[in-house]
Amino acid sequence: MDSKYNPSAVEQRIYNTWLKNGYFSPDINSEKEPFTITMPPPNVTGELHLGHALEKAIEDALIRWKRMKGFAVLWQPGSDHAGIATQWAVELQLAKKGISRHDLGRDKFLENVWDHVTKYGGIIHEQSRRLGISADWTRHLFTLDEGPSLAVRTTFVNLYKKGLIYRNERIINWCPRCSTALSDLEVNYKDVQGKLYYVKYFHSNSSDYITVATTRPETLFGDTAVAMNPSDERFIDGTTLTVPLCDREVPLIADEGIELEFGTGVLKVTPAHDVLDFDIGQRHDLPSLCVINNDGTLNELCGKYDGVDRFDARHKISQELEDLGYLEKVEEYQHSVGSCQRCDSVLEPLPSLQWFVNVGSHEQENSIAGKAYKAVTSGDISIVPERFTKIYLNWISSIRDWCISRQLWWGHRIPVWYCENCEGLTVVIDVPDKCEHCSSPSIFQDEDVLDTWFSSGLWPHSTLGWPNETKAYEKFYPTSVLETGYDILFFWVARMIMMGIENTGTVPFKTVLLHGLIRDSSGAKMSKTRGNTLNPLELIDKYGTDALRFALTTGTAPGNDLRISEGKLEASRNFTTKIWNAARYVLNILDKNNFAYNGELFDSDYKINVSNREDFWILSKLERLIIDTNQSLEQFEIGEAQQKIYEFIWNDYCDWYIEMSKVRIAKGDEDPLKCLLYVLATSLKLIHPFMPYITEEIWQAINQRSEKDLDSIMVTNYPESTNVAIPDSIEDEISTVIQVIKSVRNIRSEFNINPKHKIDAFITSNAFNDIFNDELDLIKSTAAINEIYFTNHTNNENNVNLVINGVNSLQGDLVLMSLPLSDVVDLDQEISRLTNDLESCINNIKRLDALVSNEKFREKADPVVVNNEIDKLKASEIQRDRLQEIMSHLKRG
RNA sequence: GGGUGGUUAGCUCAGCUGGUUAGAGCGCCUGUUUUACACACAGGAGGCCGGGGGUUCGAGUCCCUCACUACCCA
Repeated sequence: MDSKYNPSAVEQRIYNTWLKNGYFSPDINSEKEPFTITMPPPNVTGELHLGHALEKAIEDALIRWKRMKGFAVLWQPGSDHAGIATQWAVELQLAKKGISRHDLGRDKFLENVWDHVTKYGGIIHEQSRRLGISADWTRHLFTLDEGPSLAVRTTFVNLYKKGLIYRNERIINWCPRCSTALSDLEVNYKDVQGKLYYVKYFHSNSSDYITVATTRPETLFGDTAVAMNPSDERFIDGTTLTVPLCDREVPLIADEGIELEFGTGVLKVTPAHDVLDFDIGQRHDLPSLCVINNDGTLNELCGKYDGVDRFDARHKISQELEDLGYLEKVEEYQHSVGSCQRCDSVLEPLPSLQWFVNVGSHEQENSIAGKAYKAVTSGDISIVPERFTKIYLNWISSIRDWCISRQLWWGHRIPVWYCENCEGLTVVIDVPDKCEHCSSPSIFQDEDVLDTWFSSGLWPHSTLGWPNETKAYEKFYPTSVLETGYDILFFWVARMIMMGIENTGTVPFKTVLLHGLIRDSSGAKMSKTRGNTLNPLELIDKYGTDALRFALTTGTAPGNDLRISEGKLEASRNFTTKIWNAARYVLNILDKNNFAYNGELFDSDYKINVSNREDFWILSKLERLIIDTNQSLEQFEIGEAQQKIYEFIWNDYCDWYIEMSKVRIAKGDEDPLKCLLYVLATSLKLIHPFMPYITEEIWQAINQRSEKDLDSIMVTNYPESTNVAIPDSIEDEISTVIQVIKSVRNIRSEFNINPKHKIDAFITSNAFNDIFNDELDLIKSTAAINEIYFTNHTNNENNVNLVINGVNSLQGDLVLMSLPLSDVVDLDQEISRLTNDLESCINNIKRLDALVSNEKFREKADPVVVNNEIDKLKASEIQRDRLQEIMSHLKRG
């Protein structure tokens, strides 16, 4: 093995081997239980960012774990056409040449988009491969591919025939820049500092007036009423008022929706330009006058303001109102304004003819929303972390019909044909040649395309072949886990649940696993405009893929945001180096001893046979690690699983077991060799789902030495509890030995003893003497001790004396230790040191005594806890007695 | 306005159903080139677990309340 692990030299080679061997594709015909994850399809022309890296690291960990556990695993990748984003990117390019999409026409423009997609498409997936992820690339699909497109058309036609898709005029969110309708979700609301204009509306037949407060005076040309709350004392039924600047007479009406406290308590009603006003208009049968064009300018109903931009017009109209004495006052006013998520333009609520999905209400059992609601409340789908369940249910219960038409060209064109000769609509899956109703050949297709999320909503079943009955669909649907960021819970996850159930009758997945957002080291969101983004590919070059993946997913809890810093990446890189060096040492020492690599050592059901306490100890720790890791992973606690493996490998295996084995090997004992290798191999398997490359590279180094071909680590079995019989007392025994070693090291450091200078030690302990005798060489070598004598020497005034309270003091027998350090210690100093020890011991006794002598504690607490505390008290009391005894000897001496 | 998180060591965060004297990484201090590893080893310092109240034998953990902070929805 090379002396340094060089990720860039091995990653590509390993990935190609995996690909070549087809390890990423499941056997559809196998009897194995399926495990499926649908990969969130990234924007086809996007680039890989850390959010993707996080998502893929989590999913690949689950995928590799389940694959090693023997499931038929499918990780289904794909790409999304990303309607607005992609179209806009191409429009921007064209705009640089001074061309608009309308100049080109639909067909020519779409050619341009396809060129763009062919050129830049799929970059993310190319980049993703560097993350080492084991998705089944042979099944990759694009939302505009034939299969998914058929699923989209089929769904539209089915829903239309069921009466769940309809076309209607409604107030929608219109983006004047993008020239399209947006769904409620594509709107960002921001608090902006605006103005509240107080405008006088005079009575038609008198000089009295009512003052109306409005943030948008430019819409007054579209006013068709003035409204008050019915309980308002100023309300007189039958009053008519004159709209300033346009001499229109409108009625004063009473409506419950008007807030008495807001502004003047009087609202001008503009049904065509406000959602609330639209509702009032419906209730009172008011006419709706649209006074703003799609490009955000005022129209011919606004007289001399015809063609003026809405914001210019606001300024000019308020000026004119003031000049003519209609403006009472203007106040500063902070309010929330909707803007386009994509281009940030202020949106214009406009009445428009659009297609909607009738999702119904969550209270209706058979509505789309109702079924999506029940899927989660019934537990068919569970959301991790659980708190998002409430957020999901809240959203579903306030959902409104979903506007699915977009005035774009890039996307799935709505499968509706209008007839020039009759009113009938032809809604069919395949392109028709005549009207379904009058058979006229003069038909034309709806100009619009569907919301991108409409097709992504079908993704878990459309990628598996639906509406066709395929083997893949049969085997892998419903999928197992849907893993994604919590920011698209509504956009995407909720829609998949709704559409999945509607189309297939079953939930699309059983578990929704949500991860958080990645922030920079100061907690700010990463964004290109902020310039604080980290490029995953550069990080891979610098630290290696495994380190990046580990840094992103360790020590984090599901759904929590996480900060990423160079420090964290360095720590992870250091861990990969640690693993590498440990493996290098182990293989090297095995080579030196001509160790015969026996193939069965790596079998999943291999039962290792050991007899030494130290070997038992590391196997016992390993056994617990295996159980804990699997348990954490079952609960999707992958951060916790990794943390435990990290601690085991670094602290237990490297810091202690390898060091222990060196002592024995130096004596010619070959027993630890097998155990070193077994624990290394098992640890590699345990951490492989998180660090796929380095584990494979080391595995292949083992494979070279093995008589049997071990294949790839990714197709080995994930470690399970082995049931090797390990004596119960082992961990306590070694813990006590470790404590003795640590105590000596502590004293050596405290008294600045040169590391090379070996000292003697006196140790006594009835219960542990045999154990110390067994571990004599270990203690001597790791604590730099020359000779150990099993006699009590604690009454020697030239010594440093210790009373060590071992982990398991059931026998009440503590370890007495005495280190002859006459050069550096004097009697007064030793007495004061022991006094400190005694003091903390006595404090501990006080605390324990209070607890144990509490009757209620003895009655109510778990007996195991009570006994534990009693034992600790006893041990501390003996420790106190011994310390006092030593001190009295020293003082007398 | 409604909702959901967060507030634990100097920094970034774990801490699952309440039960040792609250943990990790980084940083800091001291020592060490001990033949796997200085991206390391050994030792150490550092915390009224945001404030207040409550439940309990026992609270970082459960309940109430306040403060600050982030996000989501309207």
